[in-house]
Amino acid sequence: MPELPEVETIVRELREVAEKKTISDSQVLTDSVVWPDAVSFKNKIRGLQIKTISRKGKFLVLELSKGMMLVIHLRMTGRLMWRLQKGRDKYIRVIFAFSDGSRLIFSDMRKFGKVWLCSKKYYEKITGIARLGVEPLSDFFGYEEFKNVLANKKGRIKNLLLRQDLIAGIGNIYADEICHMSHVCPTSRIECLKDPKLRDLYHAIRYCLNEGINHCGVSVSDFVGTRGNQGKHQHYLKVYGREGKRCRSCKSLIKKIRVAGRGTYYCPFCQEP
DNA sequence: ACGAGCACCTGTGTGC
DNA sequence: TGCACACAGGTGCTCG
Repeated sequence: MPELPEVETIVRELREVAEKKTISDSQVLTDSVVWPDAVSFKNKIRGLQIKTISRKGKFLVLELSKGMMLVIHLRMTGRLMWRLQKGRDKYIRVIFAFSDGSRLIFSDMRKFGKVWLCSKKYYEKITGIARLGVEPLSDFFGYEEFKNVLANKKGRIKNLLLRQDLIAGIGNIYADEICHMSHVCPTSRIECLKDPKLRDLYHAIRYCLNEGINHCGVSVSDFVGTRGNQGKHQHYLKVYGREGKRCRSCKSLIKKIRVAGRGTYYCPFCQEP
């Protein structure tokens, strides 16, 4: 499940291989994953050059020539592959062919992922992009900005961390890790969190996401890099997926509960409510 | 405004 | 072995 660090990993890999290349053709194998319809998608993308590759929250954003944008969201099982990976041919949804003979393959087992081809003007209106919150790793996201984002907000901390319209890019895995690092119970209410704890939470967001990027993401079930390379951050997770195992800090047993409809892991001692 | 529940999908693991 | 079912969790939607 690609979250901000996983998408950032893909962005960095793609910049190495795909930037400045020209898309000579494309093949849409599953119509429902592309926007607009498959025919105009194919017609409009032919001959366009990739100018820049970047990320917005969990969206991958490719700026193309002629004022066009290619936007990709991997959702849960989406992958971008520079080479076809073993056993994945069943799930190929879109293939981009470049003028130098190389190609980029979008595969997605569960068909939740989406690929948009649109003008710069429409790009701002894509549902999801339009209401995206602040970039947590941006230089402009200081502690004061963090407090502003949470001002007058109510609810469980984990629910708020997962809200893309507040802070962009945090998903289930990093939300649990952020809560553990800041010694906050995921079910605690944000309105009850006061200054020293709130500051811990802010620093944990930046630290956990940066560490994820430094380790090229988490490969627990589906995420791999564009060359099929595994991330390494799963070896550093403190709580996610560790139910019944000992907390690395206090040796208590990690518990699993359900919060915001998601499997949620926490240490009942370190993260006492 | 918040939270719960469903929908979108498909593979995996469990229990009977 | 076969079958039913819960679960995985990002996002958008409805409903109370």
